[in-house]
Amino acid sequence: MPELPEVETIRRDLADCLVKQSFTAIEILTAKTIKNPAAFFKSHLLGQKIGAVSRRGKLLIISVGNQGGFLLIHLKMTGQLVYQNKKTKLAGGHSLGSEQATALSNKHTRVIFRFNNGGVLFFNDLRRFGYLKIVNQAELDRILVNNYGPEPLTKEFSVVALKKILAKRKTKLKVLLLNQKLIAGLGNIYVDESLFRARLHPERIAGSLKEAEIKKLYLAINAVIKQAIISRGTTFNNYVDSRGQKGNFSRQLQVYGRHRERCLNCGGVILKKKVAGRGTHYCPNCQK
DNA sequence: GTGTTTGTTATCAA
DNA sequence: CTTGATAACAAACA
Repeated sequence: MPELPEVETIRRDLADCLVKQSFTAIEILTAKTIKNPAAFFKSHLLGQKIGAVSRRGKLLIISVGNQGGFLLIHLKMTGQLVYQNKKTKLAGGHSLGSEQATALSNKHTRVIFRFNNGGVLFFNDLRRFGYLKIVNQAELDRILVNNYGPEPLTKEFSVVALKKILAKRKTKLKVLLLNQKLIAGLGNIYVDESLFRARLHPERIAGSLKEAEIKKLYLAINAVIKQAIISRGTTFNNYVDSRGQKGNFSRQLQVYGRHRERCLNCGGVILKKKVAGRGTHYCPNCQK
């Protein structure tokens, strides 16, 4: 379940591998994964060079060519982007790469990109929620303006900004924090973790928070996201980074996935209940 | 066969 | 117009 820290980990790794590389071949194995006509998609990438690899919330943005084109990639729940270096030729004509390739690609591989340095990028997606789409500058601007609030860890996300986001809203904290238009990048795992660290109940009405609580929530979100990026994200089910490796933040989770386990703060019991249709973990004793 | 998993959007209501 | 609530999508697993 890639959220901001997982997508940022992938972004950093792909930037190292892909910047200045050109597309030499594209295989589309699942048509509906691509949100453009296949011919359009291929013709706008083949032979083109990759510029920057950036991110907004959970959306990856890869600039392509010099005509203002962008390849957008959203992993949704089970998307993976796995990169394989140029195959190493062995004596006898066998290549070391082919065995690796079968490990990196699988029956859920939807798209394969090849690059002029011999590198290969696999887009795998078990549940087929993820998508790839080519857009121009105007379309990209519209998407970013309409769909994404401030990013944690940036100056746009301040205590004052959070206070305005929360003000007068009658929705529950859990729901508000999952809304990408209000704050970009949080998903189910990091919302539960942030609320636990801020000692706030997921069903608190957003507009009811006091100044001190707003500040605690602000600090908790930033601390959780920052540490999760350092740990290269969380693997709960499906997530792997661009090297096919799991994230290390799983070991630092304090509430997510700990239903009926002991609260690390008070020793009570962690509960799990549905809030707005999402599995929500919290300590009823610590979080008010 | 049933319930559960989640990021995002569509849809409807107020 | 804004806000809120809910269902729907997709596929695998216990």
